Amino acid sequence: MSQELNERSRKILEAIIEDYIDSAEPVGSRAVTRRHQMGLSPATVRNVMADLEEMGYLLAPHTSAGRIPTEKGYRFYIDSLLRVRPLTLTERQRIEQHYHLKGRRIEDVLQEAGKVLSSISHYTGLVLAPRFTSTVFRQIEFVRLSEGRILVIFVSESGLVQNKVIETDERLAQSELEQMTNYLNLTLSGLTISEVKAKILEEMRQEKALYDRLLKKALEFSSETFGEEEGGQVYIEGAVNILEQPEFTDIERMKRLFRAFEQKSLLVELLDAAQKARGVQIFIGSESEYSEIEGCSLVTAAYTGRGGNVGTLGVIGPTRMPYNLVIPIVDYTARLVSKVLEVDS
Amino acid sequence: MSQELNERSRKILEAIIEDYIDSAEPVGSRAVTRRHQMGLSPATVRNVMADLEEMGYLLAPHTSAGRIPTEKGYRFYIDSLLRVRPLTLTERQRIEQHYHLKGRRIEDVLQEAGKVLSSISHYTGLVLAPRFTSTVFRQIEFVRLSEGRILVIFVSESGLVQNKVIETDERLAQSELEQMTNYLNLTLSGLTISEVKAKILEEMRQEKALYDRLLKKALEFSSETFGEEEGGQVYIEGAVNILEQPEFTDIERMKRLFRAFEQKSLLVELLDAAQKARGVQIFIGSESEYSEIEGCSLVTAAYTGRGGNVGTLGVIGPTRMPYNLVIPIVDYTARLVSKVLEVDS
DNA sequence: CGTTAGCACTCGACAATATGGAGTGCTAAC
DNA sequence: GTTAGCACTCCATATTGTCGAGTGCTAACG
Repeated sequence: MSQELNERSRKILEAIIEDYIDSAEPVGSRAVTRRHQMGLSPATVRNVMADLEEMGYLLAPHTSAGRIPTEKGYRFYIDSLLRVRPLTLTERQRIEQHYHLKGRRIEDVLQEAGKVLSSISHYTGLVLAPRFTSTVFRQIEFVRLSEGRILVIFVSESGLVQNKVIETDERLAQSELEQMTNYLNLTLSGLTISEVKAKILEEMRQEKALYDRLLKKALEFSSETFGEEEGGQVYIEGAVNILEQPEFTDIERMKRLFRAFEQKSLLVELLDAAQKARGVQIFIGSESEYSEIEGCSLVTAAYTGRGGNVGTLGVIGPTRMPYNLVIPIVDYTARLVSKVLEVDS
Repeated sequence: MSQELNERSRKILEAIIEDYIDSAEPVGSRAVTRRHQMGLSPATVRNVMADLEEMGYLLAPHTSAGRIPTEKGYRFYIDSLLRVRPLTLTERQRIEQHYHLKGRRIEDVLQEAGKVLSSISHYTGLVLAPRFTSTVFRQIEFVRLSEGRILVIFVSESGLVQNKVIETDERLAQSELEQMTNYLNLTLSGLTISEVKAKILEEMRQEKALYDRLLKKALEFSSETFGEEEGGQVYIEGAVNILEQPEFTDIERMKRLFRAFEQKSLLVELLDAAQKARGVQIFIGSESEYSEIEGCSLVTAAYTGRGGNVGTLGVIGPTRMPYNLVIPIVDYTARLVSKVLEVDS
């Protein structure tokens, strides 16, 4: 049964999937022969289609409708049939022009990337910001906010700024804070956050009977600052775009998806998983056990900073998606963002 | 024609509006007499309803349906009929419990406020963050990112952190940056941003033939930093909540609203306008000429910081909204946020 | 033996039609 | 001024019929 597909079946499967991507409607045998003249009669195509259905690549919504691809069908299409179309010059330019602005903060670059992805693909753009822990320490500042509340500002090598409020009983003058700042900046500069954590722990252990109150406090503070794992920040841009797709006339489905957007954690997980890989990756809806994004696909690519892959960006849309267009868009954007980040740091 | 409404008409109008808020369906004369026994027959109520329709408070979607309130009806209801129900103790506690966490950044407090607003009201929570310009300067820091790119970090009195990248041809050592920092922190501390701007301009003019290169550079930088008006940051929480409302089964309408959410500028405008007022304000949909939020209402209240009203928060939902519940929620949240911010600073 | 024409059949989409119920406005009586 | 009664309107819903697209099967064909 599950033998290889011969050339003809593959051609027909490809035709059906591409027609379906275009039209969002079940594709009949007739339509296949008409739009892609391949010297076959509808009847023959029907036979092949029946086989493809048997093998699980296609699915008929009801007896007398055409066929639509199953996820297995899409998967096969993506892995074996798809030929991506390289971007034209104007397309590349259209993407590029958004990155020429000077003096951009990283956050702005990432958000802009999301917007561009969404506006060019007509789906929803996703960008997972670099993990706090994967960045390199550059500078720390303490600002006394009020009695017992101190604002910690932390700048990474690449210019990401994080801040956090910590509380303390101790009364510290601004000048004392400055001393602490100097000490920490000297000690920690150039380390990754993971290394920073380790270093702090080590210092704290080593100097158990800490003679210097300020030093002790400084270590405590930074321990508190770097202790918690930040849940990755994710930019979701153009969420409404996706609603233009006919699959989202189903309101319930739409709500599920938007709940997932609002919660973010699911997307973070998916994007995080995709970060390890090289090149463009494609998740198909329920391959990922999350019912919220049923019927959707993610096309993602990691972008690089100083320390290899630091974040992920991509597009989410219906599984019925022109992958041959979206893939190069995502790919190119990832390269572009990588370039911008690398130049910056 | 447009004479005063007598007691009876007002009672009936109130009953209709409240029933409609409950049911989201046109209210008939029968229903009014049944649910609020007021010693009148349906026929009499019908007569009154006809009058109310004539006067523009009600509207019949079609010949043989009940009546629904017009915007004029809602407006009258809100201004003259509504009695808000004070929050119960448990409700207050339910709101409060989200603000007990220590060591919160302002951004977190505001976002949390939005979430609470949305989850308690079942609509969408909105919070307009304090305007950059309305905050008080506390501290500035420069961090050299790379050749010619400098990260400026600015902390307001209340602990808001903003950052920005500026570019320069000049090569500046970190030590020089520190000098600049000291100078600016000394000069500008305690001023509002508007005052900071003025001050910088003045200094620049006064010391036209600036002897000190660094000082000049410092002023230039801060001028660049504070020059641009930041578009107010707005938190939109629980946008999906609003979709549970029956008025948003209309997909087109929903899309319009979500586009407005995505764009934010419209909301910023509305919230900004509401910031001047004291107490709870209510905008009714098309009173505001923006078709995107047609059929929606905003219930807002300004919250205060050090300098009077610094931001606005509220709820957006369908005009058919239980104002008597939502108003105290918004009111109480605004007070709470104000308290948190004032304590902090 | 693979391919194709022909045909009966299935099913959804859509329009036309009927039915019921909720609610109204009007009129006449109280 | 209030109310019962009644004819009327209109929507919502279900029912039915029709049309077209598409299928699977079978038999014929090269």
